[in-house]
Amino acid sequence: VARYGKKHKDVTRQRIIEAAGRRLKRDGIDGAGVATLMADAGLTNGAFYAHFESKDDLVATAVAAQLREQCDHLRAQVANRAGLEQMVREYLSPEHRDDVAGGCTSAALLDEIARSAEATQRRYTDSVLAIADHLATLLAPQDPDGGRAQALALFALLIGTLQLSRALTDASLSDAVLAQGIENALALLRRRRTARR
Amino acid sequence: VARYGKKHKDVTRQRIIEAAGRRLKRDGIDGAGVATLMADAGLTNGAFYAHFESKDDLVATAVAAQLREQCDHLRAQVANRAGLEQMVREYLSPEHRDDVAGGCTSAALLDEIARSAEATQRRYTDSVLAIADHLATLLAPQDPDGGRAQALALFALLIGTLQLSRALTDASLSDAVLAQGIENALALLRRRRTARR
DNA sequence: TGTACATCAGTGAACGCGCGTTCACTGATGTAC
DNA sequence: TGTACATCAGTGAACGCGCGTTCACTGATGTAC
Repeated sequence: VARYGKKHKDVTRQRIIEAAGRRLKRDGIDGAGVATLMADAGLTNGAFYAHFESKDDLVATAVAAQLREQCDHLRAQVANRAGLEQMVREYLSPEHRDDVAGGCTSAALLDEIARSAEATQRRYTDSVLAIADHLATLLAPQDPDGGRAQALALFALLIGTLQLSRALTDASLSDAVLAQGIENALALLRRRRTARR
Repeated sequence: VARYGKKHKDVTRQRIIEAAGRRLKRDGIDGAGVATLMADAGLTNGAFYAHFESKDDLVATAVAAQLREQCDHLRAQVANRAGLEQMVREYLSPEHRDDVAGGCTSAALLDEIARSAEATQRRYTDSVLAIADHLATLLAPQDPDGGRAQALALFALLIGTLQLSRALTDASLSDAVLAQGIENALALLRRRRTARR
């Protein structure tokens, strides 16, 4: 004698998580309230605790979901060196800079994640490692640990550059930082390749 | 018929700004309340508005003060290439990673600054440019604009790497990211030097 | 030199507000008959 | 096939709390006499 289709609640939960991904990136973790997060999903605040244990729980879940999506996107785009260079150019594009809500979660929230509950940090670490390990096979096929560190360091460059470009109020300066970031990222990738041969 | 020494209030104001620098970096901008900020300076919340127009005003002032201090420190340390390399190694050290309150303001707050009031962002931009311009003369003496972008892109790498190392829960992985970040930063500096000659 | 006083940096209670969280209730829906 | 019902996803008001901000007041201090 069950009620509502079995998947109904799961669908709603996914809708909340998806909307929260955008809202958290836009307003920050502290800046996004539970009532707003639920309104974004077309619900009221009261239903929240039927889906999540706490706001921290949703934050950790939403961050992990965002990174999983980013990982899938990366797997599809980056199959070789050309794809990797393409990714760097898109990541450090003015379009990505101007689309905080739809963009990279790390760039929008990394320093807030570093201040978050340890459970959130652990899920973030796991998720970011999944991304790094995919790139590691491209960067250093014979050295998984080294490739992992190289991939993470490349991410760090991309994240820091995008964040800085977003904080600068001078538009042409912001553009110049993005351009220099692309040049630096590609230089590091080339260096890697040369060193291997 | 004035009262209290002329400098008394200025001294107190500087004490609030100094303490706020540490507290904001530790707890985040949204995470640090006015009452806490004042308690850190040995005062109560009521006195706050005799010193600042608003919390935003203090935040913008404290961020600018922190960066001015960082700029002074940089001017003293980085007079040549050796000083620059030394700075990179110290910036990406485990000690800096573990000292958020005493460390780099950009690494602690950059994505929150990017979401802050425009006045805060403008003061941040001005302050960070003062730092970049000092490095620019070292990186590319004959090309101020290019040197500025290079300096900012180097900062971005340092900031992103420190932030990522702080968010990862795996200690040895965090260390590896710092080490790889140093290697990448130094490689870019060497490349720069070689290209010029 | 000693005292009365004007100044104003700082106090601490109070303001309205939005936060995260709880809970008694509603009402649309799939099932049983 | 049509109706009565049990289920439970979702509602919306309320909870205590801490936020940023305001304000009437206090009391230590430099000055005037």
